[in-house]
Amino acid sequence: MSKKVIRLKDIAKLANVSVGTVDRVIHKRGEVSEDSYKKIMAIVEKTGYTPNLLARTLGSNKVFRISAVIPNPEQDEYWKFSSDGIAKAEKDWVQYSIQVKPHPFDLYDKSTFVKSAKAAIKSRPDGLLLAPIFHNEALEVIEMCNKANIPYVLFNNNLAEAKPLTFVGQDLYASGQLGAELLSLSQKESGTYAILHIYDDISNSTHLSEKEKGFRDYFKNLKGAKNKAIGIDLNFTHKKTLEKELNELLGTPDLRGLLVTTSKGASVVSALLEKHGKNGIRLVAYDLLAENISFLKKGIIDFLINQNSKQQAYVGITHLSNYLLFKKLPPNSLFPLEIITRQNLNSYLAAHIGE
Amino acid sequence: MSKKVIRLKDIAKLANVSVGTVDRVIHKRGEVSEDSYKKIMAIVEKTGYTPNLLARTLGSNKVFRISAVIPNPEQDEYWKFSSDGIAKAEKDWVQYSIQVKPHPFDLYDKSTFVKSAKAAIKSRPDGLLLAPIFHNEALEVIEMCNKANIPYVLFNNNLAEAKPLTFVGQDLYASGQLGAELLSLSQKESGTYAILHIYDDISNSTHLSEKEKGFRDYFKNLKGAKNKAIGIDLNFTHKKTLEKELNELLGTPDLRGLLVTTSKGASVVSALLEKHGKNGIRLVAYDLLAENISFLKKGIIDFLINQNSKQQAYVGITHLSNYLLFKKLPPNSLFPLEIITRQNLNSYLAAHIGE
DNA sequence: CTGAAAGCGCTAACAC
DNA sequence: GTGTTAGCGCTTTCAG
Repeated sequence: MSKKVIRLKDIAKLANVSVGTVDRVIHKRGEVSEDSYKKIMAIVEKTGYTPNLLARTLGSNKVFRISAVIPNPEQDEYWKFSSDGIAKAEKDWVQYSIQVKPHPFDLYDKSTFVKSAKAAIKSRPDGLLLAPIFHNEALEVIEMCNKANIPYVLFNNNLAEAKPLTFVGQDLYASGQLGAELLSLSQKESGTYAILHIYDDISNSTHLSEKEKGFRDYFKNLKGAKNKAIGIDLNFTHKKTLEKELNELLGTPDLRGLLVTTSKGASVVSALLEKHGKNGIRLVAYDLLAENISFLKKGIIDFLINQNSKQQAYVGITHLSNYLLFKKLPPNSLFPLEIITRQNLNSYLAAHIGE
Repeated sequence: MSKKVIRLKDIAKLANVSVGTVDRVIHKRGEVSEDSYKKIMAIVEKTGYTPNLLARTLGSNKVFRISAVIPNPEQDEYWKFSSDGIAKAEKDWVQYSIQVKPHPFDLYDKSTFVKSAKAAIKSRPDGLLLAPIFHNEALEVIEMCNKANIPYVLFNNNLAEAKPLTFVGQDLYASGQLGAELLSLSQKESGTYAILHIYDDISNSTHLSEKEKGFRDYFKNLKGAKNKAIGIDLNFTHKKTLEKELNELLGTPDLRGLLVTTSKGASVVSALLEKHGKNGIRLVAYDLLAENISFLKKGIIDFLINQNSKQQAYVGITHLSNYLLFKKLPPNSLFPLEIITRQNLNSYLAAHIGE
């Protein structure tokens, strides 16, 4: 009845070898005869052996170092959450002798991204957590990881060209579809729906266009309605121009809804929409940022889609840790698309407190 | 740079005693002279000694046993998820010598609840995970835990009278409010909204009335609309009567929405509503059960509120394990109220696969 | 009361 | 190639 946990010693006995030999094959350190290797592996498989993590980390005095290349948390609330998630993960794993070192970069400056990543890689960490928000530069960095043989995990957005240990984040196409659904939900009449990308540097942000594809496809496939879906790219730097264009958009007679894909953009649009008057124009934005929450409470924003950047970062570190300690390949971690309204907002905020 | 971590051995040397003696005072096991005690305590304070938990659990060969008192997973898909969560948690913790023993009871029979709980307590576990779905009986059980000095964690629903290590679950009042919001969202005209409790034994289910309170308060506080909120308790055992009453309800001329609080009830109501014709009657139910998912996809159910019973159970065991191994008091774990629509459904299903 | 010593399961250095 | 063994930091006998 009491399932006996099997140990290295047990395997050794079963295979008629010493623990040293078993340890060698477990860690693929080589220097083992073909014969023993096979015999031991077979027993390991059959018994479903799992190493005792406590004993392992206690026995080996090795400490694993993980570098995290993420935007400067001071610059942006969204990335502050990521940073918190990393801190929390480190706290959880420090007892297993995992160290995490953040390498922040300037969210609006590609060159610092490359610089931070280079510094991170130069320190020869055992693993890397990377937010590849600059597409071309990220490809460079990944190439360097491959060369240096450093395993890495991507989070926030994926890179089709990369083959990371795993990707942690959301399906952005589905996210765009969800945004469209939330905008059109129970709308009695058809009309115009817009997806807005308001960014400093749009050229590199391929991940936003994934959302747009989902958004457009949703309306394309919507039966029995002739809606118009439009996508608009706006630049954040010229605030005057930005506001003018937005006000024009808000003037569209049959405008039904807006999906704002960037965090900074949401507050601008919200403020303008508030001034302009809701007039039944629905607004959907992303993430539980302070300003977004405030506009949600006021009823200017109707829904938020939560991307849970804190948890993403946390899971990223956890996967890396598990890989380093257990050599366990992490599963792909697609996150759910969380819908936030006024009524379930508090439940999410409370959940974050209890971690 | 590398702050030297101080060990038992270090303290022993500083105090001119043996590690055995230090260990005795650390654990207040007595049998130590006043003199040594003071000397050692002083050093412990001064150095800020923290025991190495890995070594601690490895050294003491103690096996911790946790009992889980939950409904029979065969009876109900919702509780099957809980059971899965417990299994997963056990798998994660077994290597740290944590054992979990389920004590299932009949979901529809209070007496078996008490019986299972008694058996669980009699086996003198080191901790207990309890789903207190029968109010009065649960109070009894908790009293027994207190007497036997067994720490316990509640999940699924809370008990105001209890003081568990922690509660893992959702705010049911907020849940009722959310249900109400989802039903009335964008409804152009006011009308009747009903919350339905379809259960075998309604008398004891105080947690359902929490939802109802939230539901009613939402409509009470809704400005500029004169809606009628009604609560209906129905018995599942007489299917004929049940269907008759439901059909009557569906005939209500200005019926706008239905919130079904129990999992079994949802499928009955959905089927009837499908036959009757949606006619703009909105339907909100709970949890990602197979039938609910199917009705959501068909558009009969508009929203599901996910309670994530698997994760609840998992977290419950994890908290208990952390407490037993590391003496870490768990935080209160309120879960977010997850909103599921057709568009984000897959993202939740996918997330569950990668766990 | 106190110290010595044998583990806990695993790692890694070192013989053979 | 393989076995042996000394730790990792703490717990827990067991003498004295």
